[in-house]
Amino acid sequence: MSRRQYPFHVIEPKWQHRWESEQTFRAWNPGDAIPATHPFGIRHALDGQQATTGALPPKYYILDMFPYPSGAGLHVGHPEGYTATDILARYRRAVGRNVLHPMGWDSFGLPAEQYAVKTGQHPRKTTETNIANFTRQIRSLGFSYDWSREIATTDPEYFKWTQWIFLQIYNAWFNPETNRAEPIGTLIFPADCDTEDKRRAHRDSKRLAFVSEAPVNWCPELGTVLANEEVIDGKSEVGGFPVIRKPMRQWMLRITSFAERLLADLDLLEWTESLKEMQRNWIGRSEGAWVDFQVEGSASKITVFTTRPDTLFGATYMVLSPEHRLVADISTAGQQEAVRKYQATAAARSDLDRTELAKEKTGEFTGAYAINPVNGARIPIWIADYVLASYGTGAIMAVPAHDERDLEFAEAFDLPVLQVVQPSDEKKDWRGFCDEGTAVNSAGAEINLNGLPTVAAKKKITEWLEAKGLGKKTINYKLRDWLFSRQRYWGEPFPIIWRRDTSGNLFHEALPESALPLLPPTLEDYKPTAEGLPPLARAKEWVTLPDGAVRETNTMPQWAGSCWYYLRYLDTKNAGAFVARDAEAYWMGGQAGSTVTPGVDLYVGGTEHAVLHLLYARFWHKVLFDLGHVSTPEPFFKLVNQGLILGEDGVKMSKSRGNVVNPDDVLGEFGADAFRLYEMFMGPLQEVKPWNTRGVEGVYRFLGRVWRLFVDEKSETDYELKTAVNPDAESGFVADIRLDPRLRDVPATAPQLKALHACIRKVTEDLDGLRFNTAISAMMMFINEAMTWETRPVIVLKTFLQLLAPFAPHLAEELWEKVHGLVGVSPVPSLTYSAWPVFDPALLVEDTLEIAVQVNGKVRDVIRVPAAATPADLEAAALVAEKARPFLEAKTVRKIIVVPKKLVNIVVG
RNA sequence: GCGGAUGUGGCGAAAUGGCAGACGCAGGGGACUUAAAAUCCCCUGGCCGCAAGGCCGUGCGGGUUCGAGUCCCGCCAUCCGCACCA
Repeated sequence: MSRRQYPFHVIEPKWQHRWESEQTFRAWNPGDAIPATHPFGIRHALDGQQATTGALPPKYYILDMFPYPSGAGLHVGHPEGYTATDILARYRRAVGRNVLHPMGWDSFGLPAEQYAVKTGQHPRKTTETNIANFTRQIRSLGFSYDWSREIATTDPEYFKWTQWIFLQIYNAWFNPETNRAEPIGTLIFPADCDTEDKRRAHRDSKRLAFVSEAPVNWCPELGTVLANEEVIDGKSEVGGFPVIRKPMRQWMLRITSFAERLLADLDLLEWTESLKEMQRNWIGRSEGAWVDFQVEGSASKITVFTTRPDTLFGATYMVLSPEHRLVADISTAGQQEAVRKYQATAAARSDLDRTELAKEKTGEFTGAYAINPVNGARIPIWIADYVLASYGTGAIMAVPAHDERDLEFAEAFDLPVLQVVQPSDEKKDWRGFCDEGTAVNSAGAEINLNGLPTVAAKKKITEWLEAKGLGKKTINYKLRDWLFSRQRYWGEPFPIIWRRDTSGNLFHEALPESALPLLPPTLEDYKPTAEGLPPLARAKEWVTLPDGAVRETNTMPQWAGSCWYYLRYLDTKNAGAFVARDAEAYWMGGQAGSTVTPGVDLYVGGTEHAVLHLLYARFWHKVLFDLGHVSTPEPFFKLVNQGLILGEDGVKMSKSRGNVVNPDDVLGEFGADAFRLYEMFMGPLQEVKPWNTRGVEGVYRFLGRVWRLFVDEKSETDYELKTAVNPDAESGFVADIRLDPRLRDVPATAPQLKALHACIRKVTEDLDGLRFNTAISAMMMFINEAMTWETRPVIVLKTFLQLLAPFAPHLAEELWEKVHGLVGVSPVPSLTYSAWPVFDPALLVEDTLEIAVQVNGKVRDVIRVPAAATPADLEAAALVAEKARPFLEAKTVRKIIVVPKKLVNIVVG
């Protein structure tokens, strides 16, 4: 396709500059002085005034997941979500909302740091270069972001507040009584906390940010620990390097305390069911009981978690995870050696070995026995790595008859299998039956479950255990506390220092707010130290404070900055608070008694963040909510995941496959409007769909048709001749292109109005339902019809431009300007803030209708009837319908179904 | 294995239980042109038929209904999560 359909290369930069210089998309906060000339002010009668919360129109907060500015530049997947949100942002402005639509950069991250390790170039430099490139690319698409609110998580003025929020978390504890985070000052100390050191230790053990010595996922290649979520099949999510378990001192955030609320509050949200389900699975709630087993001949008790306390009589052995703290204590002298050996083997096995390859169960007998509390049975205690240290209590009671894994293990080591549940289906084998049934063989001296269905048996045994002090009903979660420290350079330093107490033990202390932002030191070398300390430890002068305290040298993970960026957008320039209260209340609050949505109205991004980012951000938000800093319990009210865009070959785009489409190339050839339109026309936003360059040409041709519907062919030919001679003055010549003489300021005919209003209706309804593809096809149909009109009334075409504007804003603006020039309206009213057209149902009413005539459900004819025809009229008309009649001959009419305005079905037999 | 989603022309797709395939791509034919590109017009699910028209057709098998792509039951396939979670 060689010839340009229309001069988008001149039009697009022109309007992008205009929007920028006029600050068209600036979103106004309560308290802002709105300039007299700003079209938002003019539309809402706020021009030249100071906006107040009450005077501003209802807010609409529409948010994109901000990108990590990688060196590779923008991918065609990025603009998919961005285009969708931009279209909706423009639509909502036209409808009359005060729209907040911001963009920023999730700019901390590993690639810039790895580049620094290799080249010595400061990550800030790399980051700035990449941001500049992303900015250029995103701006060239003509998105209506309020760029005055641009943020970068690497900006000290931003991460000052990331560190500040960390301190809020650090200075809070979770009160199980109130089920909320509370300031650490409300913590009540136990009586034995009689010294300052003891009180400090107690306090530090309760903080929402705490230090743990637990085994962590250490990735030697990356030189850092990773959160469980960042390890996939025993390899790092980033780079795919091996990960090993290693005990280290780490910062953790107590997200598990919020598990129940993170689960329950999903019900408040308009997210897709699949997304909610992913979060639910991740949180992994399961109801069950803790049961204590006494170790024979020892003071030790082993507590297990089970979801099937009703099978307690079937427990024929117990298993501890190899890392369980009691293993060494209870192992008998004869078994010590073997147990130690097994522990060493298990520790050396990666997570990958433990899961995928672990078809065969392994384990070792400790030599010890436990007493089953229900019947006093003596059962052996084993260790095995099929029991995970990190789930439940790290120990299980094994009921091989009714648990697949226990059965495998019992068969491998020849342990007894005892039936205690009878399947209701008699033919079913009870061995390995894990579903609900009826309790059997479950009677002891004090308790008898026999004959009870599983649910009742669970209830009875749990109550009995609780009464005897042997167990407790409980809820367990798969979710673990969040490992929050990384051994990296390019992240937020912790605002924490370490000192020694009177007995020489290290303890941590928060820096005062006045010390924020705490900047990372300048380094020559960004590698971890030879001893495996984080890179920050290299900066000796930075680490050691004059009074002898030392700084924390870990940094925060990349998730930290993205946990709250949507709040900073509300008030980016605020130097005194992370967000001002009135700004937060206006943009996030669901104002009482109104229909305004609480939180972000619509959040669009990829599924890759379905669990981690969204769970972490919800967690931070809840802490901030509990502490009174934000006004809603949830941050993102409605959330949509855009589907992946595949390469032309139908597989995921990747450099190695060579099927990556670069947005810059598409823009150069077809322009931003065509690119935007194509991304929306491909199919439903949420679906996975392949790229097709021919498809871009299709929507590009459509935009060409729109252009030719308006402009005079001859003046465009003149324009092309002039630019061929003098290309430097091209942009000036665009103004000389005249409109088609068929465009006239005359009243519209009825069919013209009907075409227009059908289009208004379809586009409006589809925008409300995020059905961009069908909205575009409605506009195509309108244009196809309008091309046939001898006279093109300005009023009709002008209204059409308003519908087109959210999708193809540059072209719409250019034609809007020309059309107003034609009818002599000056100054040209702002297209962005012109009121969205409203369709008139009266104009869509038909005089006659096409009615399908069915015989036995098959369409045999289509008849035209007056719209006012009654069901009886329809029936009569259908019975004489010419093409249907042969199918009625020699048959008895048994029944006639009339669907008004649609069809008549004659049932014969 | 568990959970979620999706299966419609050659392709991307569209259809409040009511004329399946709108719109676009690709393909075919025509107009314009010295010619090509661009543009404009027409055709285009499969099979049978000169035609009129008929039959079949929304992954597969059942069911509900006057009527099912759509609702119900049971399968199959693909994609995406999670996965020894007791």
